[in-house]
Amino acid sequence: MKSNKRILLVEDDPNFGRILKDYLTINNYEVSLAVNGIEGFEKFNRSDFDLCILDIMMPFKDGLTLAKEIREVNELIPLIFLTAKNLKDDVLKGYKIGADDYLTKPFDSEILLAKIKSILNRKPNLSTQETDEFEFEFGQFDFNSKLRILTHKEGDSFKLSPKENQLLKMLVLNFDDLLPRDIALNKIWRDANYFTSRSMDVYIAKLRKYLDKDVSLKIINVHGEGFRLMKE
Amino acid sequence: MKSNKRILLVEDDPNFGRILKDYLTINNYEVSLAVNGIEGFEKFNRSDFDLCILDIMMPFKDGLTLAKEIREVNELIPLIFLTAKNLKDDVLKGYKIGADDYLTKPFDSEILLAKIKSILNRKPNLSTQETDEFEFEFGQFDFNSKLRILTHKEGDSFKLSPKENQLLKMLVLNFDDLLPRDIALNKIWRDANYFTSRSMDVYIAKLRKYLDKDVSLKIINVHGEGFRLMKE
DNA sequence: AAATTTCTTAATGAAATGTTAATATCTATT
DNA sequence: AATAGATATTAACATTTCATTAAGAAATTT
Repeated sequence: MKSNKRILLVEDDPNFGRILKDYLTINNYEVSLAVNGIEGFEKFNRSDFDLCILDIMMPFKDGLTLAKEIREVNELIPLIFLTAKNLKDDVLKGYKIGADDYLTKPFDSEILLAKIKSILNRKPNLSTQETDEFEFEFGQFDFNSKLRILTHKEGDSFKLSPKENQLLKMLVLNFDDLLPRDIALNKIWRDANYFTSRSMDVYIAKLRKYLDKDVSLKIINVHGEGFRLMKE
Repeated sequence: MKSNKRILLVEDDPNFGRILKDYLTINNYEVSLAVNGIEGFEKFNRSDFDLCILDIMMPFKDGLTLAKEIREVNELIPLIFLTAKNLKDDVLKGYKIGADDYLTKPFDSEILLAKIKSILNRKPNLSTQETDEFEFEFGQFDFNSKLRILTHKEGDSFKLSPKENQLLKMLVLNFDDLLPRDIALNKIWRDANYFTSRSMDVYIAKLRKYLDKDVSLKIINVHGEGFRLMKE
């Protein structure tokens, strides 16, 4: 199963945080752990999460304050609060900010998991690729990056593998311009080293084979820099 | 100001039910009270509600069974369960059916109110899957998803099982477009894991067998992404 | 010419999917 | 509660897709 959901967990108790993170990781979530509200907000801004789990009682910046800041930036992301005691006031404040749920510590981990699933299942991916462009036209080709199909106007059409697809999309988005090698590597392969670089070369070769159908299109190499998809 | 939300409350304890109904009424909800699962289901079918609150422990027909029946008719309406004891198993079953939340009796009425607000205020889903339509035409088929009948225009017709029916409906609603695996799994199977995924593959095979009657229709796989129902 | 980078094909193993059959679960009726 | 029939899940095995790595040739830079 791919497309793991990403969870931001903000919890000041390092032991508990660690255990919870591991538990969620085992259950196929990608978890980022922050140990206080300040770090939590920084992490939140640095990448895309699908859900936040916030401890309320924390030093420096408590969970409610953090939640308010997060809501200012993103009004849709689901929030789950953890409260040490069953502090009714905190719970009510949480809901006012727009919490989706809260749990009183100690809580049952299976139930947390059920809640997470329930919440994530009812939120369709608004933020993901749905909104992104996925239909392109270049040379004699139509390219649908959602269906991963590259169609030559004379009739031939190719099914692209995920990596072929991503790479072609980046090339097309930078049409006639340089696509730096390390940019593509970090985005598609999540790492830039000798091996991923070799792998990328293999994929460039594959794409070239497809593009042969239109002799005016070329992927040229800029030695030591990257590649450039161009016409003529 | 007549946009009051309508709540179906199913609770067998008449005293408690009465009190809760009054409390919600005071807070501007229009509440319909049923004293058991059977009456609850009748009331549900007779009018449109925005939310259901179901007691789990009830004579004749318990809350979980009722929830299942409601879900068959309406897959979107939010469900909140009330459990007398904190029966973990019941809670987990509830989430599996598609509960939005649960509360353990005795609970704080203000918190219930906050939960209700939180659930009802949730941004409405704008997914393509939401529709009341139940009659479709595609290829050489007529498909009635309410009666679960797929009819080939030459005469053959198939009775579909609930899961076959749901899956075909989602494919048809996304005709010629990708139906992402995760979306279908979370909607139909309420969970996305290895086993539900295999189960879905089995159902795709079944549907393909039906669709064989029209050779121009195909369900093709987009490796790692999902399926696409298309013509030609 | 030596070193580095790129090009291309092919081999490998892992993961996802296709399909049928065997169990398990559910539901309605006796 | 017992049974049959429908439905759903799991198992098993086949097939396909895919990413990576290796390996040698070619191109580019120094």
